[in-house]
Amino acid sequence: MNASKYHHGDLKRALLDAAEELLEEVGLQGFTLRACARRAGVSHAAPKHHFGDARGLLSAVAERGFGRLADALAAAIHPVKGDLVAEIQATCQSYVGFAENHPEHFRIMFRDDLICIDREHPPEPVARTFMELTNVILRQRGEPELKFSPYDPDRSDAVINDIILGWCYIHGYAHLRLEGQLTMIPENTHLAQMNLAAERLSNLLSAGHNAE
Amino acid sequence: MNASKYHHGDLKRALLDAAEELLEEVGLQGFTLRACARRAGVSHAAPKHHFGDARGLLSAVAERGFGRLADALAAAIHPVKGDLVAEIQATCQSYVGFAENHPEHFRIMFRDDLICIDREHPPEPVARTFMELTNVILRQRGEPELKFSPYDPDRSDAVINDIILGWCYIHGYAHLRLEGQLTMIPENTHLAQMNLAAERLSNLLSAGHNAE
DNA sequence: GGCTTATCTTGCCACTGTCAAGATAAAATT
DNA sequence: AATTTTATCTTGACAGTGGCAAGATAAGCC
Repeated sequence: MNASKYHHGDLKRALLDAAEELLEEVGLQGFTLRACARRAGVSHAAPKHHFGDARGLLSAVAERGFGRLADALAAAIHPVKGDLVAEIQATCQSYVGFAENHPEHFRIMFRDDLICIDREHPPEPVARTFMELTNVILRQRGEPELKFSPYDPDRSDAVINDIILGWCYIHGYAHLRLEGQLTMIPENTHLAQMNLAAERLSNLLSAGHNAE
Repeated sequence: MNASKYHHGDLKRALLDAAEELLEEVGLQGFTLRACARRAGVSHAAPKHHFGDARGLLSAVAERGFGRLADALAAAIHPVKGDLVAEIQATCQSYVGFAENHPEHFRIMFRDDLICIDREHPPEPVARTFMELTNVILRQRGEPELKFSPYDPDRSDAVINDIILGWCYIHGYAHLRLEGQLTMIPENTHLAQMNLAAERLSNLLSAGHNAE
């Protein structure tokens, strides 16, 4: 709490907070280890003990981002659970909205050259994000959803193909839009277009499965 | 030609070549303006006159990348033109293959925070890339393809929705795969999965249009 | 108390992007 | 052909960076 203390007490969290603030204010370009340290009120070499190097700090930032994305997805899907079309639309809006509201965060999360994520044993927030996305697809197929561990090696090819179609479309939309490539979409029709595409996607994924 | 000349003669091209070589060898992290200048055999401030700053050089690199992507797409699509499913599959393979073979190039091309592209009047390579992608979709719909200028403000919402579905899926697949996120796909089934998804996409896009 | 360990600081190094000023050569003008 | 103008490249400097090594401080533990 006290800034005069030699030992900060919660420097790791303070550095992460500072990093996120900096990313929002000046972007990834202006983001530096030293600026993070300054903002947290410590010396320029203080981050080393907690994060090793810049890659370590950014990896931790990315992990936080995945946690927030997973939260946003869960919150958006929950109110419409059961309505297959609305679920995909909510997932799209949430995912794309996250990229729009936290562009720098989103960029870092998908920068394999910048950060370091253990793919064998992914951090909990990463696994949770993927679980939310997978469960949306599973419900489209009328299959029981997962409670944990979305990385099931025995998943059938058909399920994987549905996951690919769903996630890749959503991510592609979010990424291309974030990087300014979807200029052919008039801004006032953007939401309608996204919802329409989501509906078509839902129809494709649920075809033949929800014959109840 | 002669390294002893004060005036290089073709420094702009030489710097771009050096930049691409550096990106391949050391990646975006190790890439610096000064390293480019060293490799081109000129002083550290020489790039300024041709590209202004680092952003200018990277933008030129990205433009080159779009040119190569457009070439690759055209070359991949041409042999199978007319076969709707094969066209989408070839487009996928070409796009994803480009990201795999030129990862750093691909990353820079879709970094709106790093480069600077005039969206009102896109450079020829950018427009050409988008034209190749748009034409694939138009042929799926049984509509005449474009010869130039894919940025048509009078395009109908239905066409735009098809473009979105197609391009976003393809780009999402390429990007997520490049950034190591598609770990649920066993590597030996990757191509089959991509082709299957492409076939399903083709069926969706061409439904009701190719009733010949 | 004394010892160990975790945490943070200080000082340093090579390196970076950018700028300003100057040097050189090519092109344009007369 | 001589001179002026312009384009191109070099040199030198500056503040800022990441990372390392060594030291300072404090907390925990016996």
